[in-house]
Amino acid sequence: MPITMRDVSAMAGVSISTVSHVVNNTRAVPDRTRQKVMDAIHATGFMPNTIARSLKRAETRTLGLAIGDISNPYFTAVVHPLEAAAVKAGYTLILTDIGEDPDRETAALQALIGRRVDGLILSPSGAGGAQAIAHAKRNKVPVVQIDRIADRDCDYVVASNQPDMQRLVRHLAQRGHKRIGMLAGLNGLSSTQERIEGYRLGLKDGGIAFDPDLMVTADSSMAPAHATTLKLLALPNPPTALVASNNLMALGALRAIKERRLSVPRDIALVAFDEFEWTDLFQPRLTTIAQPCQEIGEWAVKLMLDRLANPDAPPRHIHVATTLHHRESCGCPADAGPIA
Amino acid sequence: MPITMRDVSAMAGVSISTVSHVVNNTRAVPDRTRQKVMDAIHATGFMPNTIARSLKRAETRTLGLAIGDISNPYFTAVVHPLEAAAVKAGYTLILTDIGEDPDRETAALQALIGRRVDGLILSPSGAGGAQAIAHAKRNKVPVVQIDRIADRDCDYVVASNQPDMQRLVRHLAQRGHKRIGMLAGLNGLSSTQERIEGYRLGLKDGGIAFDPDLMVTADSSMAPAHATTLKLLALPNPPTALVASNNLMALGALRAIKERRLSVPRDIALVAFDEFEWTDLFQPRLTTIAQPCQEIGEWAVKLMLDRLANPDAPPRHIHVATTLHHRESCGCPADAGPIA
DNA sequence: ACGGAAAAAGAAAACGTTTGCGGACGGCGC
DNA sequence: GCGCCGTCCGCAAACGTTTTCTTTTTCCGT
Repeated sequence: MPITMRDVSAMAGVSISTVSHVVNNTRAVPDRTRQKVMDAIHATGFMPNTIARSLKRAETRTLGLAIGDISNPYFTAVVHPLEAAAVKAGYTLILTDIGEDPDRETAALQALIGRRVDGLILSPSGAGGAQAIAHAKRNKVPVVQIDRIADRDCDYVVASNQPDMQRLVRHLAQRGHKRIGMLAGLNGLSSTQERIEGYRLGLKDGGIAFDPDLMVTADSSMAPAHATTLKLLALPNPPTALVASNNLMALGALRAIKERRLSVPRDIALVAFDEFEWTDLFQPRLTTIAQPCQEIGEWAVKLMLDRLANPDAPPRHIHVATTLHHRESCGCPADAGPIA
Repeated sequence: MPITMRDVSAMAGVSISTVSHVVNNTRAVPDRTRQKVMDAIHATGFMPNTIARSLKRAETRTLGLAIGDISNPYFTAVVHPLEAAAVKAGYTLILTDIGEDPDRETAALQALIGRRVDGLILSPSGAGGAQAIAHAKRNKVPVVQIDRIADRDCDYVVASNQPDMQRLVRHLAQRGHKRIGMLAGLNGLSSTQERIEGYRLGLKDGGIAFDPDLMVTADSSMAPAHATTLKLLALPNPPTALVASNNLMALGALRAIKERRLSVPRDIALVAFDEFEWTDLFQPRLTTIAQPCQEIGEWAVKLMLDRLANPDAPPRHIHVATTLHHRESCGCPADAGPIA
């Protein structure tokens, strides 16, 4: 039996409407009356029932956040500022982890839409992403995509994957590497595709022919990266440098390399897309491309707020710039300057 | 103008009640009628309005999750399985990050309670935790505490901090260390207190007197740990071993040690409470106490479900066992056996 | 063919707000 | 003293369900 406006109104000797108007500051109420209401509110410990309010107002001030994997530090680095921005704007987040699985993605989005979230921020899976977004659109729930794109006719904020990866690979080529391996991400993700494209362009810049044997998919995660790296290393003519298309795969690769008792960068160079906060504690320090996670999170809610304010505006596409951290795992000395 | 049961009932040529009963399987409906309703549901793309349902049923099937810091890998390791368990039980999670700040904690809990979550899973802050929990109790929202305890008359699941820390410190003592430094966590957290207690008992076991100069608080986070470690190292008679009371502080310490160009464990031993998934990639590999994060997450929702089913049962207290990972940062060889 | 039980399904009252509409009251100008 | 305007505030109808209670229909035994 929680306290309702009814109880407050009774205690204050006013009508329910007046209580509501005091609570929401939605029409002028003389100080004396307002004070009575306030007193009653404090005396009873009344808290407005957000559920009832949402029902009436047909909005929940709630955002659904569906991401690939909370235990991936990249995502948490995005979620953190994203949550802060959402709260600042008066929204709360409903979190779901779709585990990069199209079925769970569909189910999760259904649940979120059923809960009548005002908007959906989503890192769409490869397979079902477009369909899931279509579903949301059908229900008039605005969607902002992060990290990757499943529907180009929809807001998104992503990194400039292709040119950055290109730059990174070109750097390896410039250091003389001829056999550069690539651990590619989950199939079907736009980010995977773009980074592969960057890899190929980087090779081209370096005058290296693309060798399909050196590009293997490692599903964006650690264990497969570990396994495929072992395979690459066992090749008769193994790569002399390795590019991991995300953070987790870099770790898998590093683990495999250590197991083989090889040394980075002496025996093999290793660079990666995505940064770790504590990369400097790894041995060796990894040369990486860092995404501006805070910026991504903040853009995501900004796009969403704008969209909410203006549902029919044309879709907006944000490409955030990454920064290249030049460390030693590419074989350069610690104090080498920035990469061309 | 979303689709309501009204629309479905009109299309199916039945009453709203019948639609509701079909949707919820809440009374016998002959196959023919059921089919008509189902067809109408699919034709319209109807999705029940969870808000309205929640209002009527006075339950939201939603759990509030308020944790200290999403970007702390310990918390995400707990959140991940916790989310999975919640979803499996038909609940969704509302996530808030209270940033270890009592004010934000209060505000966040207010918001969650206002949203009428069915339960609250919380890692209470030191200062305001007890008060916040009292607030929730007043509103009859069940609370499960994780990681630390602010109200002992309330469910919780925590690690066996004190004996584990004691074991770890004793191990250092047994290896001959006489000056063992301690980076303590945020003031006021029960976990901080318990780990300090373990530290003192460990010293005692090793026949070492407690030296207040060697125990410094580092606020459970990286930057302060970095700073205080530098100070410890600058002592005229610096510690020969260091115990970090959580993961982030271990990283801060490691960074400081590297900056001073000291080597672990040759110049100073370093051990830590909390594990990293990729500890094996650090140099050196850290000897740590690993909390069973999955178990913690699962226990948290189990406690909550039980509590929901049985609000007046006596509070339950779960202490989960940690495992000690014996690696090289304590100065032992890689293949040393388990710690006594 | 009829009574009556069982089966099927509808009507309507909640749930706790928000909000449009309009009533009561007082003061002011004429 | 009358009409009018402004201020303050209450009434009641939504919002989309769930659920109790009731009504209608079906179907069976006799």
